[in-house]
Amino acid sequence: MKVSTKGRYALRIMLDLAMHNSGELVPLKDIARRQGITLKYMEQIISPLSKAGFVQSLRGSSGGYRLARNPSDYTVGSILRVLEGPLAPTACLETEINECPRAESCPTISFWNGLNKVINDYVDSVTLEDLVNEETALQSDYVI
Amino acid sequence: MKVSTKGRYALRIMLDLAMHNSGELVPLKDIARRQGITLKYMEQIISPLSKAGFVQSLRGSSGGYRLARNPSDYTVGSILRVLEGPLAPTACLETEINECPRAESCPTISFWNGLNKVINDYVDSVTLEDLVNEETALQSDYVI
DNA sequence: TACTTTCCTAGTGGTTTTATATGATTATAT
DNA sequence: ATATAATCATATAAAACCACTAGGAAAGTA
Repeated sequence: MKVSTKGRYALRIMLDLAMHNSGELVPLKDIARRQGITLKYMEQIISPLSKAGFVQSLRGSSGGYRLARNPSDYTVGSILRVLEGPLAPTACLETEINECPRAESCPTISFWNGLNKVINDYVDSVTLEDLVNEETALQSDYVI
Repeated sequence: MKVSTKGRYALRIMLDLAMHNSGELVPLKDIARRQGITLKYMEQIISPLSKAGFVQSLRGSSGGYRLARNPSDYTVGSILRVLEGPLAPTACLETEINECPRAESCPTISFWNGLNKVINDYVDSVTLEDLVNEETALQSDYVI
């Protein structure tokens, strides 16, 4: 029942971009330095986010990444799903293909359905903007 | 973010015992047959449940297992945790040893804490008795 | 004793995770 | 044009984890 590092790092990358959301492009090298993750590993993580249209990119000198939308338009769940796939606690809930042949008579499936719902409802109730506000508060606490 | 087969099978074993909760000992062989899981694999799953005091056992002919308490006294969460360990979505929430050095300044930890809470609150809100009632209802539906 | 059932330990093939490394491609600045 | 700086694509690999399989010891019953 663990979220993988890819999912966690994706969230940190997106939050880093949200904290530097001036419209300027942010080179991945800078994010890597701030977050303490190697550039090469980050490339693997941001690539699916780029393909999913979550970030805009520009190559070349003074290139980099920036958010494609407002921080409030990203739920944490939507970010995690790009890297993790469905956040379902069992495979039988993921797709119809994976559906268990005994689903109709399964006495535990409604339990798993309920768990699936509370997980997804929660991760979709928090946006990147919420995390930005939290980080801003943390930083001002630090100054005090 | 998946619950392993051990956790899912543990739940099915406990539910099977709850459905046959007459006080009689139930041989694992019978559960294995009903659930379509090999005996040898089930032994590995019920062993931690036995050591945790969740089931009582007796060896030898006409031996077997039975629940140690009433079905209403087991939350699904308590059963899953025996096989899965803590149901925390990140390692840093599991133990103080795993705590991240940057926990104090981490802008995502409160998000993960919230996810941890909704997961554990939910799994502890459902008991084995609830699943027994569900299965009984399913079976009577089937008869109709 | 013969049989049944739990209990204990070890091994194994496969997949996933978590990276690291190398290099190619593309775009910008000068 | 050239150098620079970034994205993009693959390949590799150690380590951990998963999902079993297997053999036999111990303990209880008939």
